[in-house]
Amino acid sequence: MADLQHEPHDDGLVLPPDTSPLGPIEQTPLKVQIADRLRTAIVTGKLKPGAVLVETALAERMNVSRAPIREAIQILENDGLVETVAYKGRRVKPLSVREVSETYDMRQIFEMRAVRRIIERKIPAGALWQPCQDMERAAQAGDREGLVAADERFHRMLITLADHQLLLQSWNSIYLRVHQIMALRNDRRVPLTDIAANHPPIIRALEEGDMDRAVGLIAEHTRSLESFDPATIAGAPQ
Amino acid sequence: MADLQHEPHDDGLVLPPDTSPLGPIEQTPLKVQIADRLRTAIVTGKLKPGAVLVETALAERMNVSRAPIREAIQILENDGLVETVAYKGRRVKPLSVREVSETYDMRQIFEMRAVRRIIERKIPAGALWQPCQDMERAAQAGDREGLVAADERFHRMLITLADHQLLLQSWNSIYLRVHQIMALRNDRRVPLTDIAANHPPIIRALEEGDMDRAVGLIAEHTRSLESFDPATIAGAPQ
DNA sequence: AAATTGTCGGTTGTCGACAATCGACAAACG
DNA sequence: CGTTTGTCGATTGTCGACAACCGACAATTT
Repeated sequence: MADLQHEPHDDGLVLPPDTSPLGPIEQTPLKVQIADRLRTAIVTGKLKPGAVLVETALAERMNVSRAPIREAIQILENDGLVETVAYKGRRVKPLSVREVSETYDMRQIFEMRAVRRIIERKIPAGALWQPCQDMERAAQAGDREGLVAADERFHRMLITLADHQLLLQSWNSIYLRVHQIMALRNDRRVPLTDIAANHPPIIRALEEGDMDRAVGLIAEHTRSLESFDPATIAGAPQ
Repeated sequence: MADLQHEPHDDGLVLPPDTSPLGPIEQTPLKVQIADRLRTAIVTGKLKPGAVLVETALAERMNVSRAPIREAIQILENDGLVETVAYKGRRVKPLSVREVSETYDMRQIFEMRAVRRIIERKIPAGALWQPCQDMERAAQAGDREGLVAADERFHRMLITLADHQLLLQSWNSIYLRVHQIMALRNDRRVPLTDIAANHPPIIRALEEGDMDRAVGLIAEHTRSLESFDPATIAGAPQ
């Protein structure tokens, strides 16, 4: 497997800690805990695209057998974050320029549909003001992390309001990659206030039931973050 | 696990055969073969919603250990066809009316987006005529299965032309459930010719680059098959 | 030197056995 | 009789060991 990875960034890696509140009592299966930890490590950029996941190594580090590690990795494979080559190895799925673009495109599809449903069904959109205000506050405080978190709450709330389980599920899956992409390109150029300013008009259009304007605004907003530097997300080749 | 299933439709079940062409030579992992067979059984209705999947039983029937069975079932879980309750059991995911509706809604989202992309990028849509003609031939011959197969080829081709890997992947996942739903409600009422007649106008609109008409037609077409009888898809309660 | 073959380390695939957990029922107790 | 407790069967969760497979390199042959 040595030739799947090009730089042995194997050493300094610290996986997210097991943050169980009380310690010995654990009722969620190991595989789920492990999957959560690995997923967090991937979407936060601690495990970069191309990083190799060796079952035996992970098992030894986490003091468990290979079985739960295997299942955890397979869960991540379902999320599309990891790919497996039989008898060769497993690695964090490299991100191509195309995949990044397609990921944002899917996000746009989902959010546009959510907007359509909210207006069609006349669903009250007032719950969106809360994360929107959080964003403004974070923007003024220069709290980039807080802003990103509030932004995600806004978009998740948007999808949730649409009351469409499959849509929410698909959006969640896509948003994992959005997370990962944002973590990899540490892009500090986009002004905070610009992002925050996009949301209030969307809410207003939703509340006024103006379908065309709402859909146009969300389409524009979800397209605005597509640009990125390919070099920052380069994983292993091919 | 006896109380998750209400009728023991365990006996007469015959899983799809292992159709390896030459026999002894097998290079695809067992888990993949098993997953394929089980998936086929589910989407063709041989394994109905609510049917219980017991690892030991399947392992014994297929003459393998529990490990590949486990992984196969987990793959199906990723496809959304199976659900697992830890330490209790696994079963084919019951289909609610809501899920069926949402499934068709997702399909509509995806196909509408495909149509948009094809027109935006001026992609030639001539490849759609082939399955379309197949459908007409099958319709006139009264070959319902052939028509359904050609219909799927038409829609898959539509998505493929859009040249969007994530979209294709998501569509495939959703279409698994469409398959399953169609297999469960053996609805022979919809006239064959009606379905076949829908496609040519769509292709023409695509070739003429008429965005509004094409999107409207595909939206109407993908909505037309939503009605169904809840009783035919009832699985285990809750 | 070039091509073929053999061998080896590394990784996942598969296996059989045991532990953990849950639900239901029986048993004991008030 | 009602409630609690214990036990049991069923099922998945986890484990350690071995087999299958791939890639690369050395050994051998021509």
